Amino acid sequence: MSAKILYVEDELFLGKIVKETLESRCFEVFMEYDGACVIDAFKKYDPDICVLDIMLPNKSGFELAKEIRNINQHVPIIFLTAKTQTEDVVNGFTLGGNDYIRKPFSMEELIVRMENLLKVKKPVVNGNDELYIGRYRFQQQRQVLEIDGRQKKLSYREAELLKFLYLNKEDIINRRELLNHIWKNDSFFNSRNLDVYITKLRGYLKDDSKIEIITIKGVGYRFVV
Amino acid sequence: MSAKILYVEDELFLGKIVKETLESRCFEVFMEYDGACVIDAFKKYDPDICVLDIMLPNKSGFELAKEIRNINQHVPIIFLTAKTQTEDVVNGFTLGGNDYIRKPFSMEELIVRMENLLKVKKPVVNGNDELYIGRYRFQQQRQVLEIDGRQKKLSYREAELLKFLYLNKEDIINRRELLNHIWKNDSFFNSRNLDVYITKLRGYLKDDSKIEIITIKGVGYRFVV
DNA sequence: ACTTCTTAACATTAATTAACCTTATTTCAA
DNA sequence: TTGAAATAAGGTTAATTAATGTTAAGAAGT
Repeated sequence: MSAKILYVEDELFLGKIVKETLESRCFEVFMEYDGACVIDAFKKYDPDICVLDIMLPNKSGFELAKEIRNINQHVPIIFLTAKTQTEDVVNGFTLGGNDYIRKPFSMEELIVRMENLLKVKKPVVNGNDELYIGRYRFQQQRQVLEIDGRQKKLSYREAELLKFLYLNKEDIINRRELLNHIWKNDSFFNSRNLDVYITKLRGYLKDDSKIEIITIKGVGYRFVV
Repeated sequence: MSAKILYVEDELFLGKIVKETLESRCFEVFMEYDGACVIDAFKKYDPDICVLDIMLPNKSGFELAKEIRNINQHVPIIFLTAKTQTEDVVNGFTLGGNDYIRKPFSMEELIVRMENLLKVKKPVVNGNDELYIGRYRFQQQRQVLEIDGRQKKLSYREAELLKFLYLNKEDIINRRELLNHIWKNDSFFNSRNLDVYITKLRGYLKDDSKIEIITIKGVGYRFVV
């Protein structure tokens, strides 16, 4: 599996155990102890899932979730907490969380809930190397896009962009999210860069009229097949 | 919302309360008391989500989940149980369950977890992507409005507005509500903006005289087809 | 030399704001 | 109670601004 996890926990001892257990199960764990630097860590590591303790110094897990959702709509978020109040659970989900686990929890339960969330997205890009996008065939490793026997070798960024669009097809994809995922930051120049790459992909994909990259001005794109 | 729920519970008293609460929140609840006839009920009601108690006479919730997954891969399944063993949770997810709630649970938590799963459910591909509005056909994902073979590609805001009007057709729709839904706030300028978009939509929709966007001055609009 | 990525310049389109016009509602004098 | 004037809400069209599309010219790395 080898998914990247951003794990934010201020109880050092607990954190260490959880981290080690997850690593022994082949997860790649990036741990933060303090709410303050989580957003930077998020941008840097671009995790596949976030596990947030709620009670943290400086910022609560809820605040973090809100900030993460500002730059990424899709990444699954799990809250961990000692609180048992229902309103907290409601709060967690309202803020765009995807699951909520009460402490003390068992590692097995955490893992199984993480895998449950990860598999929602993964099925397409994982496993087999080939993606069938409309009438096109795309070989992810070799970055080759193919239709009617004709082949086009894509560059790294072109390929990453195509994969990301396809992975989130039918959904609204924020420019922010896209920029942070592919360029690792969302500066103005990269933003214009993205426009250039979108044009390129549209060019490559124009032989199947069913495929469209729809612009949502001020927001992002929607990839439909 | 009005999602259809298949709820399987053998504790009659608890079941009654849960059913009533869900109904008061506008869910449509089909309840079964016994594992034996759940599959028939599933086929008959075609629910949007299943809530299964695990300890049931005749068949366990796990067995039911397995059988449901045989005929439907996507419908969300939530397990309810008094058991606290981790292995049960693992079991639940392994069998294709999507969430697992321990008894006693609060109704708020159940509802919020249900809503969470309902909204994930893929925004669909074909099928309900198309709206038939009078003589027009509207493809929601592609934002294409079509009549007599002629196509008009709508912008994001135009499309959102049309969808919202159609979704609430025959009803009075508050300007406020509309502004908050599409512009996320109801400032003065956005309010004038809405007027502009209404004019645009009226223009696009004028080829079917049955369709009208009726102004209710000081209140909002009513969309009739 | 070659490809990829970035930056720049100019073109296009969507979204917003402004200006002016029309219609409904209210107000107040006759 | 009626019915013009006043006012406010909305309609329409056009101008403006901001976002994105497109193409091509530089950088940068191999």
